[in-house]
Amino acid sequence: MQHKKLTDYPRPSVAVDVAVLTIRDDVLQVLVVEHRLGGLALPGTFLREKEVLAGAAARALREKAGLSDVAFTQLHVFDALDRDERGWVLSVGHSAALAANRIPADALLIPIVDGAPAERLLFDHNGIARLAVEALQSHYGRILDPANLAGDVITVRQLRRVYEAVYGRALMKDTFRRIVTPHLTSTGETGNDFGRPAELFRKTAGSVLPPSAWATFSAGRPSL
Amino acid sequence: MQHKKLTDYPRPSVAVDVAVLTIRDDVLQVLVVEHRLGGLALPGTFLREKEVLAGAAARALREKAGLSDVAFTQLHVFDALDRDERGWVLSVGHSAALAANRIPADALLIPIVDGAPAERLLFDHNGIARLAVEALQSHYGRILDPANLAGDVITVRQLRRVYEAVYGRALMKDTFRRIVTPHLTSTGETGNDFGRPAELFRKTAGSVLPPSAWATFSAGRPSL
DNA sequence: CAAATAGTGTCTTTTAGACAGTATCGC
DNA sequence: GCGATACTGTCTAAAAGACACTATTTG
Repeated sequence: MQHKKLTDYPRPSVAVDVAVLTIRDDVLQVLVVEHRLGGLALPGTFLREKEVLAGAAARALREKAGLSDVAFTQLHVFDALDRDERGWVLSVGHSAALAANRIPADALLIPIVDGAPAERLLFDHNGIARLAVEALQSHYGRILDPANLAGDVITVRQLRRVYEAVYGRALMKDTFRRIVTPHLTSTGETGNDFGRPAELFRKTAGSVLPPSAWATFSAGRPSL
Repeated sequence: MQHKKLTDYPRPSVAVDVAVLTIRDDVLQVLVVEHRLGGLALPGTFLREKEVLAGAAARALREKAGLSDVAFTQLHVFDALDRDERGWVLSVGHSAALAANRIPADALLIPIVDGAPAERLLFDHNGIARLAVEALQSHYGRILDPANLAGDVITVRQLRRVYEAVYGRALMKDTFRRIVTPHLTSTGETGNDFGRPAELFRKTAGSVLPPSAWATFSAGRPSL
């Protein structure tokens, strides 16, 4: 073969960074770690020999944040030549979402305000976190609580609070209930935060919401 | 610093592949090229020293398909270890959309059927093309003909045909007109294909469609 | 004239949005 | 009882879907 061999091509280092989103105090938050260069950053690592991106992402979360068994979505490759002063590094941004009870108590969480982290992170990690929030909103608009942020047995109110945190805006009580109830099955039990006890439901696994649901949740914001 | 240097990490080859979509004969099509390994593939190339992904994508289109001045969107990284038998290669899939008159006459086009190419492509390129179609649909649901597939001066019918090609389904005449007309300005002229001449319009640049528009266009298909 | 398409009007159905009213708890 | 929340029902307004009717061209 008269073509170059693969090894003749220059090859960049490839990093993986993961924006782990969760809900604490009814607010969407992103998990960050102290970076050895000083400052806050998303947990990340370099890709190892013949390692798959999802593997590297899982390893980064295990080593840097003490998390395991996390599901990811790949978001975007950040490839600015000057994004890392140490050299030519591509970073593949990932997104994950976990219920608060799966996050270690000592983890650093930065609140999401207006779709972006409230603090400055290193590198282009603010951008990765923003994309992660958009991806989460998009996912939640199509499937009912796909990351199970609300938990298994819930009231409609609890579920709505999760959606309000994800979309960063108040949702209407009645409309939300109408959208959601067809995908819930009552357990017969009732639970209670305050006031009249609410019916407890279990979500129908992987419920697909109508296309209008996303429009309703993100109304007033034609962007994304 | 007691850490490894960047060059100590193993590094994969990085390829870039681009799914160029266009509309020919009222059907969405994807541009492919003959691959030297035999078979059809998306135009692609390997990333060069300190080259940016968009640069490599532009170069691939120029060298392999004779296209220039094309706007891309990055889609996804394909990282299966066995996706290229020549070695460890990550491929960053990209998407672009161009009006038919910007595509060379001798280009190979494969029709898109049910959101995927009608023929088998090499590697995981069918998957890249599928993602490209989804991205195009999503983009067209938010902005009015953002890739200008319809052309500058158009009738409502021509614009609808473009949308029907993008979504692969018939759209309703009246509803489509209602969604679209607020974002069109009449040129005063009329043109005609057949029958009564239609009013010619110019699109308001970068018109943002209401969130419900996407729901309407993709009705009946809650997936994506 | 017929055939074909453009454009307008309107009716129905659906549904988001809003609100009122009743129910059931803790205190 | 009071405060708070859960649920149900209903009204309105807006928008999608559907259809009819008129208008204007080609052949």
